[in-house]
Amino acid sequence: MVRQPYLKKGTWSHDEDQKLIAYIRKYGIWNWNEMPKFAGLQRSGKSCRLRWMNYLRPNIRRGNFSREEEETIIHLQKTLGNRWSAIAARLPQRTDNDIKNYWNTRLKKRIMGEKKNSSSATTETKSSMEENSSDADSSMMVDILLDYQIPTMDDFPELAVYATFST
DNA sequence: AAGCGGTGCAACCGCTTCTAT
DNA sequence: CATAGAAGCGGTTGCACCGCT
Repeated sequence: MVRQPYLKKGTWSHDEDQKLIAYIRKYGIWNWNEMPKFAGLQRSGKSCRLRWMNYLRPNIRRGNFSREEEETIIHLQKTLGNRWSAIAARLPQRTDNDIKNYWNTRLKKRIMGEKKNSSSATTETKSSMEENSSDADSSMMVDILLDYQIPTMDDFPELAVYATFST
């Protein structure tokens, strides 16, 4: 039995963030399992990867989701299901974890509430709602989203320093 | 001011998929 | 083709924070 070295868990400190950023800037991403050792971090590769992908990576937008983003998430969740990474691929600068959290904590509740309301609503209200979100509209929306060109590093020249090791 | 409950988010866990040999 | 290791993914949990009483 090989004793596992002590691996820290829980919230990342500023110092750990800096170490990971500095290491990736210098050497890029080559092997998540080996990297933490060399970066001087007592973290699992998984933990480093998650931290980088969801928080430290450049081009990440955090906080308030716009109305458009909300609608996009709702539409895509409807058509793709809980495939958060696929949904995230259509929402530039948002991470799958962020989208998942946003869905679970806010949108799901809202959708549930709307469903309850619509099931008790008059048929008139229902039909007007259906006009607004017909299947045709939904599939058109999805087509548009699927055609969306995900920005590349070329779109962010000021971040060229990261270009050698993105994704 | 203190206690409490609800909320949101960061991070972990376990499983699946991908890739290299 | 089989296998092992790495990477990716989605569900879930734990905790910090905030507002209310």
